Amino acid sequence: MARPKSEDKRNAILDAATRLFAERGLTAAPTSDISKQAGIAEGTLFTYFKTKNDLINALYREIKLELADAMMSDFPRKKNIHTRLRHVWDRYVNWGIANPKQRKVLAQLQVSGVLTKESRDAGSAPFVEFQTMIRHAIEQRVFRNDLPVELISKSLAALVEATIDLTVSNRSKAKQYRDSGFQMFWAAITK
Amino acid sequence: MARPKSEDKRNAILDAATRLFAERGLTAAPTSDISKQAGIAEGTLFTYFKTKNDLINALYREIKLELADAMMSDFPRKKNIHTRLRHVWDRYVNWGIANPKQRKVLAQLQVSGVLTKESRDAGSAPFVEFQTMIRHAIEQRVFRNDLPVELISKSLAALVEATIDLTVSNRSKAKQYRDSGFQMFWAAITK
DNA sequence: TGTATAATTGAGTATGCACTCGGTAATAGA
DNA sequence: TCTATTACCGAGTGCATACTCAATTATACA
Repeated sequence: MARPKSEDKRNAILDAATRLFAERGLTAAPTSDISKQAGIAEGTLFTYFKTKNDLINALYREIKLELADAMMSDFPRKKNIHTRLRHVWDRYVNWGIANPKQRKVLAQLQVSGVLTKESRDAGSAPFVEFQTMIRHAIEQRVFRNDLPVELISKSLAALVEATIDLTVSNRSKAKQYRDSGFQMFWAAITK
Repeated sequence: MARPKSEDKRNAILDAATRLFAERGLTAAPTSDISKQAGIAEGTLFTYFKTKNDLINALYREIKLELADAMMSDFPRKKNIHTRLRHVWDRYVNWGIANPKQRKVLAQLQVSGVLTKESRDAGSAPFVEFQTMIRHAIEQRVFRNDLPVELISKSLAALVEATIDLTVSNRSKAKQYRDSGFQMFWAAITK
């Protein structure tokens, strides 16, 4: 029996933080501005997140979850590995193009040193199915069997990021970049 | 006729900044601490760099220059493209492993939004010879000719970074990762 | 409808930090 | 050696900002 917290307000805070972090950077975006953008009083922000650091860590998890959802929804579990990888590839690229702010914030968070180990772990949890898929593919000799799993998944992420960067600076070639990028990736990992 | 600035002090400031930025992040490293680490008074820092932002931009150029030096020294201009690329690859990977702090700082700077356009341009200037090499290779049909130059150079950087990350977390497999990484890259770009 | 509980507010506080400035020390050139 | 110039010093200043708190408001439940 009390007054409940509002999911809407929480989301408004996270949205405002995303916008401001993307535009100005983590530390140049004060909590006063975030609150203002979110349409709440500054004090209220601290009932939803104990500290600014908590807010940052929560935002990280949220964005990673969104990305995982985008990548894995409608995942064609029954199709062959090439189709499944291509699905993940396309979804990832499209998400990056459609969510430049989230992507920018993520890039900042990953190198900023403010994330707790718990957040990092929570952030990678939604991607276990993807990791498993790669492990199986290696065992079934679809891929070159001398490549470490981590190198493959890191390479996918690295090549996707390169592809998105390029696409953002030249939207008209989106399709070409997405195709070429995947072909490069596929050539890199198969025999 | 006056007292000259000391190159040593300037370097001491840049070194101290590198260490502190890598350990704590750009904004969590106050100028007071940087000065202390550099063995000078705080005021002196501001005779070498007008603002903290100037210091950050100067540091960015410095590190990029170091990296370019490492990559392009002893560059085998007369050898074939495979050998030249492999040279660049190995040098880049080795530099990253040997200079984790510089690498971490670079990663932060590139996404932080504090770099001026001039600094970005100055930072990429030392790499023109590398870009030219790739352009030539495409024209000579050594690579798949449907790949944009930028995708190739970005992919190299992306795969090197992935390779370094892995190596840092498992030093004993350094050689294997470096070889596998390059093989992936080569397979990705050639027909 | 009444009440206990918790959300909400925003002015206030304490801290930290980039940068300044008046005084001092060093050095290049005369 | 003298002097003009500039590096060097570090206490001080003003501003920005994360977080608090006392007063107020909303709401779940009896």
